[in-house]
Amino acid sequence: MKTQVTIKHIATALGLSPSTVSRALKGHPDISEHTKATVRALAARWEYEPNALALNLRNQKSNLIGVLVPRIIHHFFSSVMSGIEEVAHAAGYRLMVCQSNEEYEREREDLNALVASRVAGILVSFSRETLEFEHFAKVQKRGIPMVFFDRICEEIDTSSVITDDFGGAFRATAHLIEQGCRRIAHLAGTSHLLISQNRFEGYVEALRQHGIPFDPALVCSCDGILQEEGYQQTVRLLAEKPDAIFAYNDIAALGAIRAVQDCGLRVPEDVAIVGYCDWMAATLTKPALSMVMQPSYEMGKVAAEILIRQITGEETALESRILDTHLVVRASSIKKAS
Amino acid sequence: MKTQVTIKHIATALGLSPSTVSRALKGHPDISEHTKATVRALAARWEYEPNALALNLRNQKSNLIGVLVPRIIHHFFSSVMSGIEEVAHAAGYRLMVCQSNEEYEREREDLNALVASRVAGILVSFSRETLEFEHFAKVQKRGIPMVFFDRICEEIDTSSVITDDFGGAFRATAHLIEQGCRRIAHLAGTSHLLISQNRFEGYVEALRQHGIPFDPALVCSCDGILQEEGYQQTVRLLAEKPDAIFAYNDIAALGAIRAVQDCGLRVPEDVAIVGYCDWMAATLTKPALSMVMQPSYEMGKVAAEILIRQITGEETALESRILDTHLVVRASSIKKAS
DNA sequence: ATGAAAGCGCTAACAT
DNA sequence: ATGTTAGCGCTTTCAT
Repeated sequence: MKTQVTIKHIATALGLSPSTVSRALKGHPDISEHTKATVRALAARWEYEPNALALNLRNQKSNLIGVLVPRIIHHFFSSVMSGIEEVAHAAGYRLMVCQSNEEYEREREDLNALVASRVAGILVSFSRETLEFEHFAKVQKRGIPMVFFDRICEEIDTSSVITDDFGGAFRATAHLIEQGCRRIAHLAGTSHLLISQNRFEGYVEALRQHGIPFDPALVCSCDGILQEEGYQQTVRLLAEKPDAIFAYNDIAALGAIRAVQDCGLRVPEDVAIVGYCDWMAATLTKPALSMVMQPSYEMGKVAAEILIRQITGEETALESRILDTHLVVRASSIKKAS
Repeated sequence: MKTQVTIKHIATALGLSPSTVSRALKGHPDISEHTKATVRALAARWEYEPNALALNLRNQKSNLIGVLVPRIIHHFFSSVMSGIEEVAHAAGYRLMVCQSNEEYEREREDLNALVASRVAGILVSFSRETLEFEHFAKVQKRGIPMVFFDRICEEIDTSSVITDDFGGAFRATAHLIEQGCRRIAHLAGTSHLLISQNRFEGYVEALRQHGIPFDPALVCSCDGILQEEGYQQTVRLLAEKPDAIFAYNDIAALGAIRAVQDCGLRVPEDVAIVGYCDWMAATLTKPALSMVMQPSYEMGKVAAEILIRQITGEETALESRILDTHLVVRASSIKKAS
């Protein structure tokens, strides 16, 4: 890297002091128009670019917002990030992005890196492996604003944005019941994640309200993140003769469709399926996948808005938002004309 | 944000000088074991976290790698980013991520922000609107290592990573010809992007080598990024009675499948389809989508490796890599048993 | 084995 | 209207 042009260089070249140059550059009223013009001209010619490092050091904070997600590659998280970037950009912040890879150790490491970089605030969706939240508590104690999204926990009190998991799961299940399904299986997520629990509970509650007994044999846990796992678990579940499957996320649902069809059964005639996602691809499967629509991009925007409000001090109390989900009914779950 | 613990605080508390604390913290051999232990103990207790801002300012560079993509939300780009993060993380770098939103102005803005943050290097896939590359040339003149991926251009000489677009398109088209198709349509991309051009040329060359006349009426440009556009264009193309469609990307291909089927035609019997992507969802469509497999995650890794080699000075010459693509044949393009 | 001093680039009191 | 000074947190010569 070549030597960068600094304010000092400009000052020396123009026979001015660094402070005058600094002021001229930002249009301070005290500086004469003539000086301003000269300084700006040279700055432009030399392609002077302010050093954010120095600026941030001086201001004791950076213009970076830290984003910590399990996996960038997951469509859900990249959608959220997209929403975050949109809002952050508009507010003059940039993103420092880390992925934990669903690993606890890496998450701690990444969190430290964000703190070391003195990010202005942090947006978090923690890893599947994370069972204790001391590292987050420490960040909070430092006074760094932090907002959890999607994956939240009860162990630590933070601002958060989630979707209405219970409600979404409830409506999905109720819908399947209305379609005449009685043996509704559930592909559940990692049990220690609150989102999985809430979705599971929404499922159970819908069964209860409709007087359908809950059968543990119809619930399978898909800890993983591979479609293959949803596929395998579905194959297993089919032994229990379900007439419907409610999957806790997109990947699992897609595995389920394939599995059902590969086993020679029809979707939705033999097994109706509803997923939980926000995915254009859901319209591409045959049959098209019914799903609880998760507003991921929206989630990113809301999370970033809350964070920025806390960074600017505009809001000091913790904020928790629950975004509405709605059920999108497509061919995969329609057994009767409504 | 509360006051952060600094080396100075620790020094004062321990009756030492800042330099001694600094050295103790990093295990300098001159420092006595006893002092090291004391310093480290207090640092740990006070949760001292080095200030990357100060460090970077001193070292004249940050540990950030800038990533500039058109849209984070696109699966292709988030896959690439995932690969980048993997390699960058292992080398001790973090990501500063910007999305241009396919806008030229925003790209310039973002590029400036990256320069201002003194990122150690930049990975770029430029926006669809970008027709001149002066802003990139300037960054290069500053001596900031830069690697272009996927979308490269001829106007400026940089390191780059692309896939073998010509070859991929050639093989896809040849495959369709081998399946007996003769009226092969092409959903092309924005014509000023080199990737689109190369894919188009691979398509044309395959036709030529097989003695099939090129028919301009069978080529449509999908400038956009919406499936809807691929859908609409396909509907139009169907008037020309094609027996196959080669789509320049995933989104367009998916739109094409839907369009063909909605028009009452069968895939692949009436119209065979091959896409260009790296997408798990391609296995979910009915029929499953044949495609030229683009190694996106791999692309991110390779691009990051090249960049880091240039950052560390291990390699000074520009490097250009062309990654192999291979054709994955699935049901959407099989007309005869092979 | 430890300390003092200077400087990375920038800005905001506080002069003048 | 402009300059001087000091300091953000850290490291690194150069002392001692």
